[in-house]
Amino acid sequence: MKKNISSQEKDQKIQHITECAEKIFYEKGFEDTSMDYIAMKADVAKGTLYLYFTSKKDLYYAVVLRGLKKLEAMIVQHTQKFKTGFEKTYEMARMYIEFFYSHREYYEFIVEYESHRAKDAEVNPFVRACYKESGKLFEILCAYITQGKEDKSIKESILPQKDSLVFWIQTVGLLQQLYLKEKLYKNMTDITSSEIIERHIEMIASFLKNDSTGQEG
Amino acid sequence: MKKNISSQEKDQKIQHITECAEKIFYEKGFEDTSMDYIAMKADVAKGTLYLYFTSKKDLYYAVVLRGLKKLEAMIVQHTQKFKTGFEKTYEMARMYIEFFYSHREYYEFIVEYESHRAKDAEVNPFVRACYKESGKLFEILCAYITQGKEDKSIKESILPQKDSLVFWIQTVGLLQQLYLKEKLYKNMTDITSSEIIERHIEMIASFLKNDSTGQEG
Amino acid sequence: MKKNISSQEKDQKIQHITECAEKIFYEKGFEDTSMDYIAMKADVAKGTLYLYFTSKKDLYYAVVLRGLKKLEAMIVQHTQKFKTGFEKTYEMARMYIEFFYSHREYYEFIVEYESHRAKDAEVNPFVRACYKESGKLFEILCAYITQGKEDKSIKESILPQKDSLVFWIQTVGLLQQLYLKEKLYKNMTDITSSEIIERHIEMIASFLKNDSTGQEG
Amino acid sequence: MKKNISSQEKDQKIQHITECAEKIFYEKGFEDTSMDYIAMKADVAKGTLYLYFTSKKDLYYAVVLRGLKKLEAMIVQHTQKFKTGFEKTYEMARMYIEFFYSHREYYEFIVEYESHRAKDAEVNPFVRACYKESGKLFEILCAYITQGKEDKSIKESILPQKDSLVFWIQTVGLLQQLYLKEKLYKNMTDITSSEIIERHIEMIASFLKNDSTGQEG
DNA sequence: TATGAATGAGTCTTCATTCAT
DNA sequence: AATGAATGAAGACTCATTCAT
Repeated sequence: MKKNISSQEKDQKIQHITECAEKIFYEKGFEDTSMDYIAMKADVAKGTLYLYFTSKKDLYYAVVLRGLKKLEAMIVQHTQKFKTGFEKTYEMARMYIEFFYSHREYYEFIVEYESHRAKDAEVNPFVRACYKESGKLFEILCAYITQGKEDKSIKESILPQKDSLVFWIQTVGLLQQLYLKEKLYKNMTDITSSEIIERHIEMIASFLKNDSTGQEG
Repeated sequence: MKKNISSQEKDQKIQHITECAEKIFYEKGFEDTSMDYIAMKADVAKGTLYLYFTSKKDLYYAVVLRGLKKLEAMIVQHTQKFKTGFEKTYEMARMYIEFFYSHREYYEFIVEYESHRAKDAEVNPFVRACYKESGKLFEILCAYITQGKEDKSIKESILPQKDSLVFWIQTVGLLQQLYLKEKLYKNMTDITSSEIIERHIEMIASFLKNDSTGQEG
Repeated sequence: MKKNISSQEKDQKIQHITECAEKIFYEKGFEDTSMDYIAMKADVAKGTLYLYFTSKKDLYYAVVLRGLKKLEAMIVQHTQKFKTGFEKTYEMARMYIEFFYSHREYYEFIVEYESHRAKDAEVNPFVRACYKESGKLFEILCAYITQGKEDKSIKESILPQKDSLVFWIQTVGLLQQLYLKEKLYKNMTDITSSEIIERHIEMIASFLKNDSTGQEG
Repeated sequence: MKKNISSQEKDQKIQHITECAEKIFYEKGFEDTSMDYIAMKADVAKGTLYLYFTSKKDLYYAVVLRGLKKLEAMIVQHTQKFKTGFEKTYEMARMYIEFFYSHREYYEFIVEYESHRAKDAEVNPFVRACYKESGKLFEILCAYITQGKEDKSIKESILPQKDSLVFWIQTVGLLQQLYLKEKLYKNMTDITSSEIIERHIEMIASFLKNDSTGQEG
């Protein structure tokens, strides 16, 4: 009868480390975070880190993946309360943004990890998982818009594939900007982040929404 | 009136170093660039670098600032060829995007330096100058939109301050996303960056453009 | 009389571990072999290794000892087929060399463990056993030469103690050299290891052999 | 007028570090020597080590090379005092052995560095230089034996290439054995290293020497 | 007996910064 | 003003050994 720490215990340990690492990476970014510090904060020896993660990058991507999964869960759960494609699309955007406010720490990763792109993408399983996760999110959005056209809540002229991608990128980019340059934008005007986001959503909604619903019927 | 290396000579030296550093930072990014290497490429001693820049970051921000200034020059020069506020606004967006394609190296900085934001912002004069430079650009956009409302090329309902900020951020964010996540987006669909940008500009234009020009007057 | 893992079972375990370790040490050398890897390959827990061996070095010397014992067995078995002291001596040399070709892995140890010499010699029982084992081998050689003088197959002028030691050391050294510096020697000339060994044996044989057997008496 | 520490000063520094490293490598061997310790003993910062040597191995091979060069110098200088090929050959062997006694520290390297062979051989300039240096030594020996055959001081039957290689390897191997296993051999008999060496040289000399000199003329 | 998770000292290496010249 | 040798703190990662179970 081996000692074999139960898979459960092991998962707890992994989660514990990931959580600690998350906070630190969030505060300091990848480069300015040392394995020593993570170990200290997680209250384990440095070697233990390497027991569960093969490298610093590995641990980092594990954290990113965790954020993406939480995001997906939130979105899926929330949007299923709504009916029309327009509503679902609209709520998904809201949700994504909501996530930005309530989990800024994940957003940090989602933003930053991209700079480690390319090279790692092919080899690291965590990176691959991250890409896959992002893909899922996009497919959901795309599906909602398609549905919206079918149920007439979204304009006929909208191109689901292309426009969902444009909205997606605009929104991600906008949030990233607000996140990164809060300070800069504060210096420019006295308009708040919330106002900017609202206006952004308004623009998208007005572009999507089918106002002539039922008229022709 | 002896050796007194003329202020001119000094400026030349600074410019020379900045140019060399720029190329290297572009290729390798901040973390992967060493002062040793910059010194070697600039053909000066490492100590000389510290004669003109107080730290590696200082030199980095000097490079960023240089990029921003070039960008501003390009935009100002180009937009003055156009008349209406709408055209100027539209061309400014085009110009910004054009810059993205023709000077990816500066864009790299504009994107990357943001990650060092905050902490340095208050203290480093170069960072302050960068912020100021960005502010200028925004003010130009804002002025164009205002002008557009006056000359009726832009809708009455547009809010110059707020909407220019939204467009600005959307555009910067979109480009940043395309830059950082090219690979990711390529995996998602087969729509090209150009197509995304075009659609983005279309959306903004359609939101801004006053189609009822003069009609009701 | 309960669990009492029989001494036999214990010995089997020790042997199993030693065998596994042997292969690995051979392939990778002492420094590049980790206890983790040995444990994995032996299919036991790392802790188990320390149950039977007090340290990595201990395990290493156990492996060396094993090699020496095999060598001794081979030599003893082979030489008893021959009669005269000269033949026995000659065959012992041949055997030692044969061992070198057919069990390079043991040779590796015999060579390498020497570098850890001295320090460990006094304390480690395995090291002591190794020394003792080597002593046995030498005594056998010495006895053969003595016998050779008695049976007139070996020259009268040979000094059994001293010359057996010289031959012994020459041969061990020669093989070690060939083993370590194959590459180097290959660069120097195009003479093969076999040729060198043959010539070496010829020299020794010519030095030992009594050609005037009984003739002049 | 640059500061440019004169090439001389630089060489002194390199020599100083090499000397310190030599002692330590000698005492502890490659693996058990740390760059930290070398730096401490050399009274420089660790970084300084890397200013002059690209890696630990590099420094190590630099030390080995130094030993080989000293050895060559000693041999060349000494043997030129002698006339016949036999004498030169004989004195070269003596000299090599003498070196063994007076510079045991170099011998350690000459012996040990072989274990790092192969892999580094192609890339590291120091390793290449070591190989080259060893080659020189062998060629000298070979030339002496050839000369000996010409001047009739060495037997006609000797094969310069092959036999010089055999002697060379025997001698190197013998010394290595004495060096490594002093302790072991001391346990076996009470014959001293000197006696063993003397007998070894006797054997070689008797094999080489042409006793029938001039007889037939 | 056997396990294997945990440890943490120790390794090589890098590089921004300083300072004597 | 310019140099570049010297520094040493900091980094990621390894692995023999221990010990609670």
